[in-house]
Amino acid sequence: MNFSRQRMSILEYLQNTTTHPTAEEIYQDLKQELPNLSLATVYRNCSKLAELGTLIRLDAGGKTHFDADISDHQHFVCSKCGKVYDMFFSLPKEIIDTNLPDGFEHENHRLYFFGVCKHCK
Amino acid sequence: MNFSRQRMSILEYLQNTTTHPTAEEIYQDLKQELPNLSLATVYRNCSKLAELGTLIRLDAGGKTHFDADISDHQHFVCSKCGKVYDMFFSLPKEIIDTNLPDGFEHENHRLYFFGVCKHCK
DNA sequence: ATTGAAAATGATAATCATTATTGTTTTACT
DNA sequence: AGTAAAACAATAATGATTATCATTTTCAAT
Repeated sequence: MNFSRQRMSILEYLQNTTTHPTAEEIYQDLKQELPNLSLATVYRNCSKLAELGTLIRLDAGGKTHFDADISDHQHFVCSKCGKVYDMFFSLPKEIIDTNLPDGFEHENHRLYFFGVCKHCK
Repeated sequence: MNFSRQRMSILEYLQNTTTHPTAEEIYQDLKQELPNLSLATVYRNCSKLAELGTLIRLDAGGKTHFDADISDHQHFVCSKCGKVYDMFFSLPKEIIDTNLPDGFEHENHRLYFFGVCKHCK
């Protein structure tokens, strides 16, 4: 895999934010430093980086959000403003072990909390 | 809210399955007993029933799946075949209470496990 | 530094799931 | 039976994402 300027910028952008942007948001922001960036390039790179495990893909609401923090943590999605917040804790391993059906192979998981965030109340 | 034949059929269909079908799947199956059912009707009714809390909406992969079991349970999504399985356990309340940020209001949550199911291994 | 093959890009068309529109039909009451 | 609200079918429109394709960039080997 080659590391183009665009791919680097997208990755750096995600590593320097905690807002879990969508492809469109990444595109809008990066267009300022890379004026002829294409939205398709953002989608392509985010998908590729997610495949490689460099990014996490969050399918909480309608749109896909991307997160460069690949540590085991969870998310809160505000049903008013749509913002996605980090929640830094892990699901206890025993909960997984105890409840995983026989013969099923667990790779990872996503836990989404829904509700109203502090700022929307 | 009126209870049309279509709405009843959709709800009954979901109550008699554990496969968490998508709107398209519901539509394909019900077309046999309701030959001129419209896909839009399936979407409209599933959305309405989800609003009312009669159904649960599952946004795991790309498409939305519907589940008429509204008890607190979790889901396993097979990354090979895409099937969605039930996992009947609750997230311990203390995990929520302990980790919910101050000022945030928790309404509900969804926990998705990803991996390979028994049949795809 | 130059080259050449593989990878990536920008622009845009295409796809796919979902939602909106519109004119007609059902439903639930009176 | 009559009526207004709700729901319907058919289909167009939308919005997010993916595919296509001709051109450009990257990078390792010369």
